[in-house]
Amino acid sequence: MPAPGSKLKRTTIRDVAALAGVSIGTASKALNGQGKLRAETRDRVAAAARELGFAPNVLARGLLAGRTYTVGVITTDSFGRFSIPVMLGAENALGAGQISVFMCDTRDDPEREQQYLDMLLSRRADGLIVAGRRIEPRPSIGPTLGVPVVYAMTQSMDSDEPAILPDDAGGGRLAAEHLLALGRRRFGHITGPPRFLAARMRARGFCDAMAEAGMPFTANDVLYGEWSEAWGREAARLVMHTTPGVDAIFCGSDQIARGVSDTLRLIGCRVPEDIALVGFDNWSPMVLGADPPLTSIDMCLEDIGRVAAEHLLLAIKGEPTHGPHTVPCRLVARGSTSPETP
Amino acid sequence: MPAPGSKLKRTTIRDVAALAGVSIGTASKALNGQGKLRAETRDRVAAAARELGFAPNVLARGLLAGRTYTVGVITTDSFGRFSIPVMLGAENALGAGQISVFMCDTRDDPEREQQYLDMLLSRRADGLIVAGRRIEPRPSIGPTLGVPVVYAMTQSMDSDEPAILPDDAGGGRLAAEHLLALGRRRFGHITGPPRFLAARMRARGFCDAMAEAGMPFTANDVLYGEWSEAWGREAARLVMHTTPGVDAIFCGSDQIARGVSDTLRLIGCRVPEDIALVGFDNWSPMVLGADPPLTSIDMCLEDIGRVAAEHLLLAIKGEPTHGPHTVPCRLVARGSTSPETP
DNA sequence: CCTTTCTAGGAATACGTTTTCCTTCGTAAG
DNA sequence: CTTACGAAGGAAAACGTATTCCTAGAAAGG
Repeated sequence: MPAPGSKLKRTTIRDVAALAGVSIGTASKALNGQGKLRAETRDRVAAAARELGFAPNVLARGLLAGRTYTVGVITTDSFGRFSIPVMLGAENALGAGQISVFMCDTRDDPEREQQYLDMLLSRRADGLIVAGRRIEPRPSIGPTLGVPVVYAMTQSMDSDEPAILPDDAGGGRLAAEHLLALGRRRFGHITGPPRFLAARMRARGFCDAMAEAGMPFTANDVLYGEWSEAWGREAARLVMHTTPGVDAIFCGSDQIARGVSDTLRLIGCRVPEDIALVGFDNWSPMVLGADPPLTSIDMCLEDIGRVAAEHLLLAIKGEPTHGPHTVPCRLVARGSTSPETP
Repeated sequence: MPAPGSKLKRTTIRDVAALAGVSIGTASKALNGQGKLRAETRDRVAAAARELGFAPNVLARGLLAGRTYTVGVITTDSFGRFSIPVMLGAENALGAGQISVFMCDTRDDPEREQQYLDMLLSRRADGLIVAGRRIEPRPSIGPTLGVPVVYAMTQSMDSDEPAILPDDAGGGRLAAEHLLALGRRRFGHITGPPRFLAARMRARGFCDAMAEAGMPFTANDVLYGEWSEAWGREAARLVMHTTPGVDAIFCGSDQIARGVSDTLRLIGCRVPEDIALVGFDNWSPMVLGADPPLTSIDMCLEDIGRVAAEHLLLAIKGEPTHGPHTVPCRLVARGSTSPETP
């Protein structure tokens, strides 16, 4: 145990070379499997490295290679519910390639964003993932940055930059098809504010599937409101009033679905027997806490992060991709649509 | 815009020096305010740096200085609800000192943990914060690591290592004092499994405050169960049955409180008029989604992160701290205890 | 005019690697 | 016996910066 405050010297390749009785160049070759060396020499160096607990200094290596095996993940929403899984998916995919991730939380402050950008440039990050909580296009982060950038769960106003997005329309379609397959015939759709692209896309997918099935549900029947439980509680009463005989409700978020579920129980409506309920986000504490648990659409955020990482790795390799790219959603069935499933 | 795949050369201090017509050493001194230079020379160098958009290579600097201005935050719970705010608090405090943070998510896998440890050592991180979701002591991460470590929201079995923890007992006490100040007289406490230290501490703080106020609520009256809404729904009926006239319930988590709130509404009990309700965690989507919104105890997780960062900075400076250190909780009053507050 | 002192800035070294080029030695071919 | 060649490993350069030491010139004092 080193004394507190001591500048302890870590073991370098020089120590390893000395112990193995070879030059540093040879030691380097032995450890990296390069050059022409006798097997016995390689083993001797490897043994020395193990004995000393040698870990190569990544800074020195990066300085020479012009790469740091480091990327920044920059998010505008304090690593909230949406960017966390995206980030973890990315980190996982990058970690497999020995790439480490710098956390940057801008708190939606352009000044902080600029600061992080300078930092990442100073640290010579190999690339950059910009994560968001809304899929609306945002200002490009720095067109002439000189570093590859991939957007995830958001996109740049410069539509040529690569962006990985959830397939919101496909998600709405999945919900529709699931409810139709259950034999439901009178539908409601309660969702968030219409200014959100995601809300509009989900509604469009849902309506398209309805039209294809010959059901009389159109864009005019969509109830836009807030992303809150309170709105769900309120809108449920609205739907019951305007759509007699309704037997299925698709909600634009799990929180809305929770509110709807609450109201239905209060007015004595059974879920799923009388009304089947589908949420969106598959947000564990929400869907599992509900009674019955909610069937929900999962955007597979980790996949979005993983795909973003893959695109970034390609760009770093010099084969950049362009424009938006969607990742499919997945429906997770639970008690709110089928009594058997828990 | 560089051609795709081009190994673009960033501007170095050499370029700046050339443009300013000075040597590299002089340029360095000018930019860092060192050495003896004419003011005119400093200005000329600064102008050149600005013109070229020069950002010093932190790797090179770190290689020389033996410090990287980098720390790792390692968490066992996939940056869940608890470690995220801790991490953000730490990142904020560290970022002010120009220190960047590597994200490491071990997924509770010792092998992954070891891998991250090797990585951080290779990258010569200046220090390490270990964050958890339970305050139970965990195995020390590497006693002879040679790098300062601070635990946050968890602690090491080696009780000498510095750990920053929430004051769970104090939180329980806050809840009790709040309910007593409201004039409530018959109490219930519903919480998670007794194997959780946090559950026991919160209960202890609550009971202690009750005893001091001369109320007949003892450790035997605590209802231990699960950390789930379902348990809250179930336990609420239990309390109503075993404790006639109960007018206040303190819950060990917001999720439990949500369940309790649900049941009370179903059986026609008004919150807060008939029963005042206090949760724990102050988890926004839970407390704000409830009807009425929940009064809750906030562990101030960001403060925990900030304090952990401060301790780590001290340790890096060579003045390590020792043992556990608690951060006080805060009560946030809402509609579930006082009708006026929204 | 000569010597000392101070100032401004240049040259060189170090940090820890990787890689390129070079040297040495042994062996086989002519 | 001489030449060519392959194998094994050493020496040195390079990456970008900070710092220490040194030098050239100017100013000041005798």
